[in-house]
Amino acid sequence: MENQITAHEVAKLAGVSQSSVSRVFTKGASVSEKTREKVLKAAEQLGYRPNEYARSLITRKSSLIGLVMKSVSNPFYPHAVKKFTSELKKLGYSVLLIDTDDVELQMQDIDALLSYHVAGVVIMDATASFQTAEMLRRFRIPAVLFNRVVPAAGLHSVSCENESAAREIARLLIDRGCESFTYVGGREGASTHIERRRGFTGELNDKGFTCNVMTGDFTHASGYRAALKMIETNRITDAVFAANDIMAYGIFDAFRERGIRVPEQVKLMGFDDIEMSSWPAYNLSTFVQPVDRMVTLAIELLLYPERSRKADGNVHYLPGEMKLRGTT
Amino acid sequence: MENQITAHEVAKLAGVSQSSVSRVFTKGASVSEKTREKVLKAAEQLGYRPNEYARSLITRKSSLIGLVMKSVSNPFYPHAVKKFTSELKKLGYSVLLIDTDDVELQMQDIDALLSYHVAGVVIMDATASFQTAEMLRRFRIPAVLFNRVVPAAGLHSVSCENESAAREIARLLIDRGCESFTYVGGREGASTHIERRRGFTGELNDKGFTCNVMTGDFTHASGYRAALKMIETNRITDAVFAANDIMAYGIFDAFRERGIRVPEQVKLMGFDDIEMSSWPAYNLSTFVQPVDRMVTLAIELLLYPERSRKADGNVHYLPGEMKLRGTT
DNA sequence: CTGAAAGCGCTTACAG
DNA sequence: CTGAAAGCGCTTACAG
Repeated sequence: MENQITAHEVAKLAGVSQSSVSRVFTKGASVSEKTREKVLKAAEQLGYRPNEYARSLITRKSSLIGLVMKSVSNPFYPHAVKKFTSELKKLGYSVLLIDTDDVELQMQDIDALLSYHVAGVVIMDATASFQTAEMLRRFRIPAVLFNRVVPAAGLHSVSCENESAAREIARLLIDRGCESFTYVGGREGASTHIERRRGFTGELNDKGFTCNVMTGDFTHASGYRAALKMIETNRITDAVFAANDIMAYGIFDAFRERGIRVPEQVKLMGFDDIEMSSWPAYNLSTFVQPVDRMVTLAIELLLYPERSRKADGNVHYLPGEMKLRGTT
Repeated sequence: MENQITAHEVAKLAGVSQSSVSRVFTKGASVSEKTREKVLKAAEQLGYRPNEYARSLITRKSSLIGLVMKSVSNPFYPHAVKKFTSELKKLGYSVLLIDTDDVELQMQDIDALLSYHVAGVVIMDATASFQTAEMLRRFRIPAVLFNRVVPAAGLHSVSCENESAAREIARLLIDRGCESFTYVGGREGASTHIERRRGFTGELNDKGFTCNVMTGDFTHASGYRAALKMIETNRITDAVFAANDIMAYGIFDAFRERGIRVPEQVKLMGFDDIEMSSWPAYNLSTFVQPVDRMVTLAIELLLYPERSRKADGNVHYLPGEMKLRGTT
């Protein structure tokens, strides 16, 4: 940073004022074609790039968006992050990544977001949501929740249509002739889990069926444990719906080990459609989250909130679709 | 950013000069205990945070580290990223994430790195390495390669001891009684692939064996295809070593579909030890990369290069260990 | 230890 | 369209 090329040096080489150099690099400013050419040539020659710190300081605008992630073990999130970074780049933003489990560092993470006065924050981590949301609001930094709903936060939030998706799944399993059902949920308090459970059990009840509800935490291990418990307590149902694909793999693995055949004895559905679900080891029937559209909408809500006043409340649900493979 | 609290306002409330406020927030500066208290109290009350843009501008030092990632489909990388972000946070740095496939955006990515004049860059993407490395050198931005070696780049680089690891794997398979061998490699040009192949085939040759070398690209699909080809061309060997875990899963899946039993008929080894390898569906024997130590060393090389002059050349190899599960 | 002042590299009214 | 100048919010010699 010591020997950085400044607009001044470009100006000197191009034989114009520093203001003119600046105008060439600020869109919307008017410069004559001749000046532009001279400046561009000099800039190219020197390898000039406007200093983003000076720019953000004077314009009082940040070109940084904070991405708060936590659960790296579910590929769903890294995949969404990739989509976020490339879409945001197209709009001229860079991404400040916040990605820690460490509770002690959480405060530091928020500090970073505030010190850079980021233009917006995408929160993909339910646990961070509440405290972080409070701070962001206090400092008037726009934020949006991704794949999470926290009603109290008063934030825009983008999710898949979890409830109707789960209803669709219930209907499919009924159509397949299933008569007894288990739902294996995710972490208590996670909105995705709550909505999926509500939809699944709701539809089953509407059709006159009951549902055995079990608790997991979105990990493979918790799915595995749930399945073992079904076996040990002799409550193996015709169908099992897991709140995400990863738990479904755990369930499948346990069944396979114990000789329970999927889909012949038990039909199994996951949720997310992450890459592995198409691998032959699982070949899992699941529900495809519309990740790309979720990302696009999240960005729109974050950066152009005025465009989206029409939504009822702040929660935006996007439709996905079932993807049936070998487990149903 | 319009209504940001500045040091001036804190100074006014605390009844001191703006310089004193600044001193309280710059470590190493001397302030009386009394002043510090007054300032801290006023700052707390107003929710003051030093503006990082102004700070970076005047100190000519960036607190940002660029993380260049590409392959999000291998969980190995997201996992390393998480470790990087938390370790860097402890040192007072934030992470600028660069994570795109889009070639058109690549130039923009580099621009971002340069505009923020980041304190350093970690490159985890082989294809970006060369062009990016050139630019970074030109602008004197320190960079380090992670899990990649690009000799020409003249950069520090941190990897697992791929070659000796592969030799160890060869010896294990020989000990298990295998007499014919296949290596399924990764993308041509990837140093990890090259080193692992060299070690594996080298050790086999030393012991009087040959090795069938096949080509993949680190994806599940390429492993799957390779295995099918082995079957179709009738070249099923006693042992198969895949350059990463994900390809090993693909190989396993193809074998399983075609009724070839692992490990009875074929012994299978992967590399990385990502989370899924411990799941029952694969229960894969593999080689554990020392990710945490690799990250720590990469950061040290990036930020304190003077401490590490002793290394021969710029390439740093760290030892890992075999993890034997059900496929050997 | 403390305050007044210079200056980091930009953008943007303001005159011309 | 263009240049001189002010100012964004800081840090840091420089005096005192």
